[in-house]
Amino acid sequence: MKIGELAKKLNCTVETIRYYEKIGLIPPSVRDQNNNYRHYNQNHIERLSFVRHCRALAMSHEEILELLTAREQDGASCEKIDLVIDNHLKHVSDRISELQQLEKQLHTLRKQCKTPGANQECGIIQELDSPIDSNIQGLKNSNHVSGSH
Amino acid sequence: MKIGELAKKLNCTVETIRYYEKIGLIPPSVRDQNNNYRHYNQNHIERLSFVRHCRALAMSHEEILELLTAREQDGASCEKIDLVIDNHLKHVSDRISELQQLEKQLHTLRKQCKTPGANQECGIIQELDSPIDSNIQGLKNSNHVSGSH
DNA sequence: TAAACACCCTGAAGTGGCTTTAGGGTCAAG
DNA sequence: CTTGACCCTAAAGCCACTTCAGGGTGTTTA
Ligand SMILES: [Zn+2]
Ligand SMILES: [Zn+2]
Ligand SMILES: [Zn+2]
Ligand SMILES: [Zn+2]
Repeated sequence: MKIGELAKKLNCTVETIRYYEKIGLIPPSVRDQNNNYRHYNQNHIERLSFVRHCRALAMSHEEILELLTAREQDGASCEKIDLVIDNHLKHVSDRISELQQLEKQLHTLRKQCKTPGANQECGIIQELDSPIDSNIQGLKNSNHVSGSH
Repeated sequence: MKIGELAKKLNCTVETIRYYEKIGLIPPSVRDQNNNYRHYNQNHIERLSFVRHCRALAMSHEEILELLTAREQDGASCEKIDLVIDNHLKHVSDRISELQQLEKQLHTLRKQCKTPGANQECGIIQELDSPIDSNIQGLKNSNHVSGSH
């Protein structure tokens, strides 16, 4: 299978696949000796599918590598696998909590504009001009699940 | 006021302040002629405070610039300001919805591991090995509010 | 047979919002 | 007169890609 076909099958771009190969998230593809085109066998397809499945669940590359490593430990129990998922689930729910806090604060801010009028009197601007309320903490960027943009 | 003092006051790093100056999010600081140290007056402090306030609410630099521009349009009404907040509020609530979807899917996935045992039989791995369920869409990276990590 | 068009390749740079690193200069206290 | 806290710059690194520039290949159709 050529790269374009694989990309369609897995609903990603060819650039993404080449990028994964470059950083070693998937093994190197086999090249056509005539034209240097990449070719993929069932093994490649399954591995990439696994990776895309994990990415669709917003796991980081690091987490994915942990899963792939743990999976290949023959005979070991699946504790590590379960732990990766548990931790990642916490990443997601932590971020949800943060964003919900943010949502509240933005609602409050929005209500400061009682009746739209001149810029300078807008309650939103007045609020933003004032020092930051200690309730607002912003997003922690230690969490790999990203914010809202 | 020197940069370190300002950073403490606004609860950010000196590097962040220098970075904002570099990209033009805040105007250039005044320099001490002897040692080239940055110095800040009340104007600078207010502007940076406004920016940090917006960042704590997870607004993008672009959104902040829109607010700053709209604020300086003397006599204009505050419609633009309100719109920026409304749009950003939607960014945040859209991301919350996405992450809640994700959270559900991760819960479902986690339950696939009924009783921890050998890797290969772990329901989590089996699920991740199978094709992506069409219910899973992953995060849209068109939204500037980031994910969970 | 030649032009058009879809596909493939590479390497480098750009995205956002910073943080980190490397390599220095300045200043007050002990 | 040295220690340590502070300041400076330019460049690279972070993540997970995307975009760009420049070119090769392969099939179809006029
Ligand atoms: Zn995670
Ligand atoms: Zn208003
Ligand atoms: Zn926004
Ligand atoms: Zn398990």
